Amino acid sequence: MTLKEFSELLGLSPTTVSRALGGYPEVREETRRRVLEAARAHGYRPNRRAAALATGRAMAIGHVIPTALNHEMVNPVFADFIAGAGDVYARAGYDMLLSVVPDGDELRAYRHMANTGNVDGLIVHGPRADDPRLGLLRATGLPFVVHGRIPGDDTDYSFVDVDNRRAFGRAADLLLDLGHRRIALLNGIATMDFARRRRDGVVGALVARGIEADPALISATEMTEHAAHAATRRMLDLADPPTAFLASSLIMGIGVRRALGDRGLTMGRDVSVVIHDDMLGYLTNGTEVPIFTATRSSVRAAGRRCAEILLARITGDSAPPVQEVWECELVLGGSTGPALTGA
Amino acid sequence: MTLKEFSELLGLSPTTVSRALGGYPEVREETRRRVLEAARAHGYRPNRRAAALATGRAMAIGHVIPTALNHEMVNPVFADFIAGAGDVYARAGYDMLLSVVPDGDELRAYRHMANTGNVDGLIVHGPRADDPRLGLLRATGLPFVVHGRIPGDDTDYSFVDVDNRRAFGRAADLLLDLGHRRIALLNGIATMDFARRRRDGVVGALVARGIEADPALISATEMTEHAAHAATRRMLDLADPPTAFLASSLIMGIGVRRALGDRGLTMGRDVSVVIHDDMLGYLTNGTEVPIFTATRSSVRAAGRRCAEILLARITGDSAPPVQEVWECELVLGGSTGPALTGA
DNA sequence: TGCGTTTGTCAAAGCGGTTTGGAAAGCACG
DNA sequence: CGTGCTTTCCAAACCGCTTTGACAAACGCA
Repeated sequence: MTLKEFSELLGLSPTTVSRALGGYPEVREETRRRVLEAARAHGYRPNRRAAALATGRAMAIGHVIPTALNHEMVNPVFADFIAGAGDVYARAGYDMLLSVVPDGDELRAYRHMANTGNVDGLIVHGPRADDPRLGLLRATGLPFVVHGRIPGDDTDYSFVDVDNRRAFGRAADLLLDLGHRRIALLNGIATMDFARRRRDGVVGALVARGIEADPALISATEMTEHAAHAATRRMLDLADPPTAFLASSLIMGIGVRRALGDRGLTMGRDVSVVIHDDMLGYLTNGTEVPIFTATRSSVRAAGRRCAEILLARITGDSAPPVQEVWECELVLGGSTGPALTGA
Repeated sequence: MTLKEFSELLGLSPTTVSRALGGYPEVREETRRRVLEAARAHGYRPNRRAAALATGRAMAIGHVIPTALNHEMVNPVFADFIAGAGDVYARAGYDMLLSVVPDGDELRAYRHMANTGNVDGLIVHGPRADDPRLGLLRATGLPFVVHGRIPGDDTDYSFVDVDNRRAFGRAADLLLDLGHRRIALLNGIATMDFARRRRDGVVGALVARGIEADPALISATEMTEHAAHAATRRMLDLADPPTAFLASSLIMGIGVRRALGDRGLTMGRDVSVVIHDDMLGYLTNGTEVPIFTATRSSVRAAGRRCAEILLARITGDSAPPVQEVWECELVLGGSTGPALTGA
């Protein structure tokens, strides 16, 4: 059913019908009611593509989500982030365009979205050191919001990030207060901005107490259960093994727990573990009592907020960029305890 | 840069340029080369919206992913499924349109996609008993492929499913062969088609050996770590607790393992556990030796296959529906062992 | 050389909406 | 009754591309 057909059906011109549906003031209230009713009755909905072409607005937001080149891994937090953002889009009548591409093709995907004009804005995921995407997007003029931050460039773009440095600094402080001195960090891949900040936070906390960070106790891997398990085993085999672990995600924490179990060690008694909890819907860190002591911040909420900011930038007039750094909560669970002095 | 501008730049008509780019045979080879080169040099890309409007093809596939009404949960397997499908789309030049909606608004989302014509086809996720979506989609005439099956209706639509019934039947058989008689099933929500089939598989295997399925040993919940943990604890508290658990996902298996740990029980020795492994990228079930004994089938591969079938149906002429039921692998890991007769 | 066929290119008509610039109708006023 | 304002609606242009039908140029053949 096209607008033309539909308007003929009503005995009105396409113009009037379009205006009635669009909420413009130039139509009589009664006419509008009649049109709206008929639209509902006949199931008429304007064709998005045509409307997009005519208005220049695509009514869609693009997300480019990279899959690691080798193991085809999709970061599990994307699912929750996207759920949050998608909810906001849906309410505002926007669609979400997803592009899943291998790491190397990312730029091409962004360029594609920018050129073909089927999105009004973009969310940038997983910023890295020397991220080339920012320059590209600035050049296109397309509005965008970054989830995270570009290292060394906090100037003129919008972002939502958690205070990773502070969160991991606090987590390390907690472990230090409990008497731990050999503290391991199971981090994400080193080039990722959040991983760098987390590392800085931990190293900073250690240094503040006059403890030198031991490179052997810092691993930077994919954030999988398996990688965490392997790293934990390796570190436990050291001559002077760590008494505490900081894991960059709940999934990594599970890997740590499994490795401890392999060795007959009990988490929270023999070895302490602190994780960062993204509050994923399907992997909650306990209900009343947290399983893991954790720094936490909802990635779904971040998705929602990024979407809001982006939509505001698209529709609103050129406001200054919005930059939010969220503080993490620090929750105490059963996975931490005082360092065993005898060990 | 529009086609008109671009063609003026070249001193050709829009028609010729369009044809040169589109690969039509009516242009001289030399002209085509010149056009392609200029397009690359000036970064010209046809506007998708306009092309879509003109051709009637949207060059996009829609996915509606529901979030549970209460706890806002996004099924983690979506991420991997979408990664697989997205890869196929990208290669074929299709975009992926995602709609994240609350369970109740699902139908509206499908109708929306069908009416506004910004997708050429749809993937249906998580079919349930009496699923109303099938009827709706049939009515719209939009091509679609179901991931899973609609209960009691295997007639005229395309789907890709794993043989859930057989997989869980085999898993139960394995446990029975090991001497287990009290076998628990931690299943997904009862209305989901896959959950029903899995249940049937387990119950069937038990009945075949003259064992009555104990309703107390079957739980049907969200497939979260937490739900599995809670259900396991509850069952372990029974007067006659299970000696083996069948869990519907790796994440649930982790919940079982944690509950066993709480009780000081060792998985594979005191209690056996078999899971279904979707082979998610970030949650591998061990590397060489599987952690859990598992039935397994890659959900990413399923995503890929669904996408292929859908694209074939969209572009190709009306072929008969493609219906694939995949056999699961059964891999033996460290989580299963003979039933302790003394217990 | 003349005529029918390709071959390469183009003008113009859509695709299904939105939006601009009027026009007709209705009303008040002198 | 003519004039000036609103209000309500409409015709037509436009968004950027694809595609049909036509046309000039080049070609083959008698």
